[in-house]
Amino acid sequence: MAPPKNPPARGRALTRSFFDRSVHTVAPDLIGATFLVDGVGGVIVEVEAYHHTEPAAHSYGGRTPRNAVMFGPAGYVYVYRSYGIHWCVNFVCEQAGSASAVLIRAIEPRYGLAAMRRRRGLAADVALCSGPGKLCEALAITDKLNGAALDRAPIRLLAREQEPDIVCGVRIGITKAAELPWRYGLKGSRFLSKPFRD
DNA sequence: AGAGAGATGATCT
DNA sequence: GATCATCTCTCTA
Repeated sequence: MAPPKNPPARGRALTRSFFDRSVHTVAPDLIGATFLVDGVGGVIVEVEAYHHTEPAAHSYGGRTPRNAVMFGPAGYVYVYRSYGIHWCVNFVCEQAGSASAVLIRAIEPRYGLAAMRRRRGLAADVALCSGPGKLCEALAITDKLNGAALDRAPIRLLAREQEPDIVCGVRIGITKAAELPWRYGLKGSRFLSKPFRD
């Protein structure tokens, strides 16, 4: 028997103007949105905000070849290599030059589950996209996607259709400015990279 | 459940 | 030469 087909992703596509706002507004607004690359992906359940005025941001020290996309206009993807092994994906926010971005940290897998399981070498759906490096592997995101527009193929980004319950906490996995409460998550989600502490 | 270590490479000092 | 917005494995409990 054939595996069940995924239902089509629904929702209004987010335009670039969605991202042309404060990173602290965009970050929580992304919780519940659907993020797909070549039709594979799911619902964003965890993000973190980064801004160049704060030392954990890659843009903190000014523009370099690596972070150049962060200094461009909002609505584009910034991809970087993490620990020499993983890729991590960000959405650039605010006006060009503000060098702020939202790190996508976890997704609830919904579309293209077979592809994600194959790429991750895993059967447990709960661990497919529960971390920034994991979700890039599951969605096949590499530096080839660096600078890609969020409103064009192969990316699809669909607005949430219901207002989610959002939790907030300190950012994790960083050593600088680790006390800033700029991590946002979908309350009660099983697909987070780590639970939120209250 | 939590701690520790190794993998692995671009970027920065 | 050290750092790093990570992941997976192994060890101890």
